[in-house]
Amino acid sequence: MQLYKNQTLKVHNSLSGKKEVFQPINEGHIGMYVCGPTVYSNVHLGNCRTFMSFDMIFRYFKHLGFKVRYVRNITDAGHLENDADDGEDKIAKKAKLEQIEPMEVVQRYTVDFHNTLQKFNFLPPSIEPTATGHIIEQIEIIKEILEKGYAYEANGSVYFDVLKFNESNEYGKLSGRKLEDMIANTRELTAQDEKRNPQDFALWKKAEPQHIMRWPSPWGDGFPGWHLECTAMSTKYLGETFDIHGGGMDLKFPHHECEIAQAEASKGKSPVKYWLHANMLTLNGKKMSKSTGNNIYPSEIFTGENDILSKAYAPSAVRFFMMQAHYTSILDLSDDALLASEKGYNRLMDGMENLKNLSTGTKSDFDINTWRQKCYDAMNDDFNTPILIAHLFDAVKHINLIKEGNESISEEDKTLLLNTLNTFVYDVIGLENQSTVKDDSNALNGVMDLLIELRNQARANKDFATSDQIRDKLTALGIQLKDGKDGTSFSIN
RNA sequence: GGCAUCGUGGCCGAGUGGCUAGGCGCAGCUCUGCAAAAGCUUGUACAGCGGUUCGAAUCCGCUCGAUGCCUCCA
Repeated sequence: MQLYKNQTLKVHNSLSGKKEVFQPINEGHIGMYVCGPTVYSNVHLGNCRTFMSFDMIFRYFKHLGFKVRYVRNITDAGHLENDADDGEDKIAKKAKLEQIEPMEVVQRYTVDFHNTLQKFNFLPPSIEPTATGHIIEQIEIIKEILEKGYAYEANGSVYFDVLKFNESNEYGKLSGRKLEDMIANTRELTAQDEKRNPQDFALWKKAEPQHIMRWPSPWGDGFPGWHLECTAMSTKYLGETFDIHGGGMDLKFPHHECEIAQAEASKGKSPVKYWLHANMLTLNGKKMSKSTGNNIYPSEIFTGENDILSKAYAPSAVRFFMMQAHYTSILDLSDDALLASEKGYNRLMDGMENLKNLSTGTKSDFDINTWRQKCYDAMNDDFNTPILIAHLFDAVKHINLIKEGNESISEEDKTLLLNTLNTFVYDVIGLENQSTVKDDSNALNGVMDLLIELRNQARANKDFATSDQIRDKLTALGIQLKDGKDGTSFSIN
């Protein structure tokens, strides 16, 4: 189903700073590249938010019927601690610290990354390439840039010549910076610095003898610069110009700026049609960060073992929390906000359950087709999931009204409503129904049925002392009884 | 200091020239033996000061405040 033919999608392009009508380079096909994690530590929730935003975007594209090639890399080499000459590779540093092989570090945290994303119900990308798997491609690009005269070699390292590049191109166009301003605001080079200018960045770094991660190159043993891997891998799998490049807002400068420079210098054309940037998740009003320790790990949220939150939250509740904010807005994590989202999430899930059991009538008081298009309109407007969710709640409200007998719905509309909700809630937003704790233990269910039966017998006999005793003791155990019209059910907290 | 983004009702969070976003909480009601749960109903807020306009939270200017980037981070 090529739904995209009937929908006009707009995306916020960071390059122009405007919302633009999205038109893929090749009709019906989308190439999307997203900067993945540097696997030198566990992913924290802030990292997850960015990837989740693009997971949602990937999901929506697929739903619209586009053939999407989604490339998300793993940075397993080349990401330096800082830009100084003594800058150390993050992976290598961690390996030294833990006294293990660099590739053990990479393996450990790649596995953690995948496990975490799986809990959040991510779809796997089409290709997940690694930097170390593309050293040859990176070297080839360096050669091209050298040939074009936009880079220079110094003592076994190769640097990108930003000043030279800026003579014919515009360095800083993505982040809204002017090279002159940057020059005026940067520190002076030290005498031993190999770079010609402070703005220059490394394409290839010479490996000192003690350096473990090293590859041979025309300039001697060394390792690639961080910005280069994304250029190499995106070009290889998506071509010299592709549709969408995504990543966290914090990568806009210098990382993405450098990617543009590398691609323009080597291929002579701008690599990306639409730049999409996901905004930061903050904690206590500050950006989550690995280096400052202001962060929380997903596992700490799922187990409740942390100092910030009052309870544990299910992955889907957290996902719902994030989807209630627009991906380009800063979102602050707090217990109050998460608590509110969890309740909203449960309300949505209950609505979905109620819909299944709804009895149908001859007419509908709820215009499903109009409502359905509103859902698409929300997503078509730069993936506005908060608006979409508002519409989903509108549907829940009608479902409840129908359930209470105050409105009716036709069989045909019920099916359409169910399909649409399933599409947006499960396929696009990527939620899972985790609100009802499905305990497979038949023994527990049997015991609970027995207790509920005994309590209801006591209630029928007006023996409220006994019935309340059962209820209160179960509450103390964290089991809540819910008396409804159709009998009593229970949930475990 | 430079560049950028943003300041919305008790909280979270959309919107962006005139029309109730939504969720949570609070309150009222329904249901209930009572409660919980569930459902329904209810909120005219947009940092401050000026300006443009018939009309601005939405555009412009200034002030104040917050955050991000400028050295690693999604």
